[in-house]
Amino acid sequence: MSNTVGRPRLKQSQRPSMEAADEILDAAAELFTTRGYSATSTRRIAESVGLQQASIYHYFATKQSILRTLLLSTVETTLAALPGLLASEGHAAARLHALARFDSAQLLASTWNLGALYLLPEVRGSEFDDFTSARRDLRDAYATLVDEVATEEGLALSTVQRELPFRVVETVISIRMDSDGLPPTLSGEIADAALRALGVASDRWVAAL
Amino acid sequence: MSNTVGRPRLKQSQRPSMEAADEILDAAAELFTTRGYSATSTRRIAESVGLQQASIYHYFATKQSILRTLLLSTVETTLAALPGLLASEGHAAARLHALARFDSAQLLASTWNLGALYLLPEVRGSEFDDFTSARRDLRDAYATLVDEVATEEGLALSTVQRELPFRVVETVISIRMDSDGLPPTLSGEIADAALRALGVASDRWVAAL
DNA sequence: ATTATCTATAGATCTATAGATAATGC
DNA sequence: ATTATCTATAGATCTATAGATAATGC
Repeated sequence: MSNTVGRPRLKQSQRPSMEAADEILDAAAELFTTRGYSATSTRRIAESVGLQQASIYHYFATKQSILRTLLLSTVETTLAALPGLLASEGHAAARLHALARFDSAQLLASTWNLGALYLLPEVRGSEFDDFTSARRDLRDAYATLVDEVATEEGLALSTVQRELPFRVVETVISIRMDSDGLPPTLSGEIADAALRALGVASDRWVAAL
Repeated sequence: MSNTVGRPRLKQSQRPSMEAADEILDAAAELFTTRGYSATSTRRIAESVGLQQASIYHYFATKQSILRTLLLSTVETTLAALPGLLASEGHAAARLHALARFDSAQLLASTWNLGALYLLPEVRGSEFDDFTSARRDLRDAYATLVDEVATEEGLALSTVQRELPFRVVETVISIRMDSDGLPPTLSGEIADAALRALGVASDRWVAAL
């Protein structure tokens, strides 16, 4: 079979019109979110893209680095939008609502359910510390806003209640896991629910929309 | 080394005072919830119990059957309690609150965060269909109760809102994943939040406690 | 010379089976 | 005879590296 060696154009991409590295990321996103990280072999990813297993390593040094790239890409956008969202005028409730809305829209926007990557047990290992800390920053931003809301509204919140808005937004991940075909209004409803979890009435945020 | 073969009592259990099968389940529960299913080898489970890798197969035919056993054990209790919870008198809101409280208490009670097993991508495979359908039964019970509440309170709920109480209870899983040392009152607060997500005031359920 | 691909493979797993050994209980 | 354990191993992976080949761009 000496006539099938080495030509770049053998590939016959399954996911055309993308750079190879992006095709690999896209295939890995699908497989990692639906089958898991350890259960997905580099061979399976390559096959999905139309490459040989070893060719993956031209673009990524390790399998881990593929997952790391995907993880960081998901927090990037929201973390970049954060200063703007925190700076806005008016009620803290309106800012919290805006953050929850932006964040849940983000979780809904990706082709694959990338939020599900956060739930992969492998991600809790120290190899992904940079992602874990970026995500903790986001969680802290929620907590800070929640405290502002509590002060403004005169609420006494428990440790658990302080966590709830962030967790309610995360709910989008499991909702996506269990159903296909999502209502497009979801991010607004989730943001409402995130505030309702604190017992804050809607007239505190509707003005800001 | 012919003097170290075959004696039952070589084992030197790391988890004494349990039947071997239970020790295996306990070790697997810890490893599956913290490292994942595919990432956990039968060798690692055996080591954790103080057995040789192959000895696991005296108790479980396959690695999958270990996970299946764990999964079914988690829905069992709540599903058994369901008829009783649904039958009680009074407001539907009180029944929904009671279910949410029972369910979240269940998720909090286990030594290991067994709810995290639901989130393992491997569980979505058809090998675990019996578990998946048992869990859908639970989800349906929530949906039915939510509809009763909506009727009683005259609420018009969207598809997403109908899901929220169930999802808010699931929130316990990710809260447990991120923190050690949980407040014991959590299940009550979660149940409150599950109803608040629907916008139902507390005087609809406090009587039932 | 660099880039994108390929084939081949080393070395390290991993699951499950086969078959031996010893203790226990009839 | 049954139960609980062990050792050894088959066969199937899986990740990553080495080194070849061809196209592209200087």
